[in-house]
Amino acid sequence: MLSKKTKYGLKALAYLASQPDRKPVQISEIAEKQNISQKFLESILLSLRKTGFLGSKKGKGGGYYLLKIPEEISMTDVMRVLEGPISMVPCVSLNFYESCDDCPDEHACSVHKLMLQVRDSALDVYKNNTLKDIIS
Amino acid sequence: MLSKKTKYGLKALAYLASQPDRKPVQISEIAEKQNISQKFLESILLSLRKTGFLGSKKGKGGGYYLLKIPEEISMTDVMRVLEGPISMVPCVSLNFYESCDDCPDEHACSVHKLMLQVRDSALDVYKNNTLKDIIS
DNA sequence: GAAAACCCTATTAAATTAGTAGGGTAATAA
DNA sequence: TTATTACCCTACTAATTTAATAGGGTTTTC
Repeated sequence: MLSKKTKYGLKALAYLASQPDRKPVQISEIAEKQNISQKFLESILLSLRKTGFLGSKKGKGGGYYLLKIPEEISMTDVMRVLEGPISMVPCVSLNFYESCDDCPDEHACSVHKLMLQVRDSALDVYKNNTLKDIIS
Repeated sequence: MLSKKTKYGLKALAYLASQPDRKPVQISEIAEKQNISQKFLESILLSLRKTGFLGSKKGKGGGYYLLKIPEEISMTDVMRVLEGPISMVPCVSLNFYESCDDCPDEHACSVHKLMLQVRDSALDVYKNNTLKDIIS
């Protein structure tokens, strides 16, 4: 399941991407328009800022804004930051690899074999989608 | 993340599929060979029996066995029974559909758009893999 | 008729999620 | 410079899910 954090983060990014200009947008506006708890959204936007997706401006007229243009923001990166591993099991993860302690031989494991394909197909989708692609 | 239930269920199915014959295999044997808690595995196998994947035989010489041949057991069906929805959000689920209460228009939703593709690509993988395909 | 093996219910510890509460700090415009 | 706006940060918590564990049946089959 996709966490609400990821869902809200994606929606916020999409909202920012569909702004006519690149002026800062207030948290309260995004929260209201996208039906997201403001405080929760605050923490999500903060993490998107710390990971280099968003910039922020304080004071009156401040808010959050995209640091890059939508077509340069890959879903792969966004998903990894918001949701974490793309793989469904750590033993097939590229960025969050961990071996299974119950599995003597990874390459003989049928779960491994299946999940490797699932990871690759998901990765394919994420790689082929930028923020631009998913806004209407 | 894949739940342990699904992981263990898949491993158990694969173990049964790689038996030389179709004789019942005891829970204790599967649990030991695959490093799974026996009691936990018991409940998993039970649900696989109730959903028509496995048959069981009681008494001495009893155990669990596949009801179909491995090449006729689709990963799509197995995943739906063990893990539940294949989609990462209910609003793109074929078998477990639910609308989002925060989303005024599903078709304008960027999360929806992305997750639809992810679902289709995962489904593609599951449809192209039977139990036979994932055993070595 | 006893052992083997499946079947069933209830409980629980740990982890994660999705927030809530509440306050602090910095920057901007007037 | 001062009031306001808006970001920033910490801590806590209720609810849910997961991954078992415990313990006791019941049914077959040899």
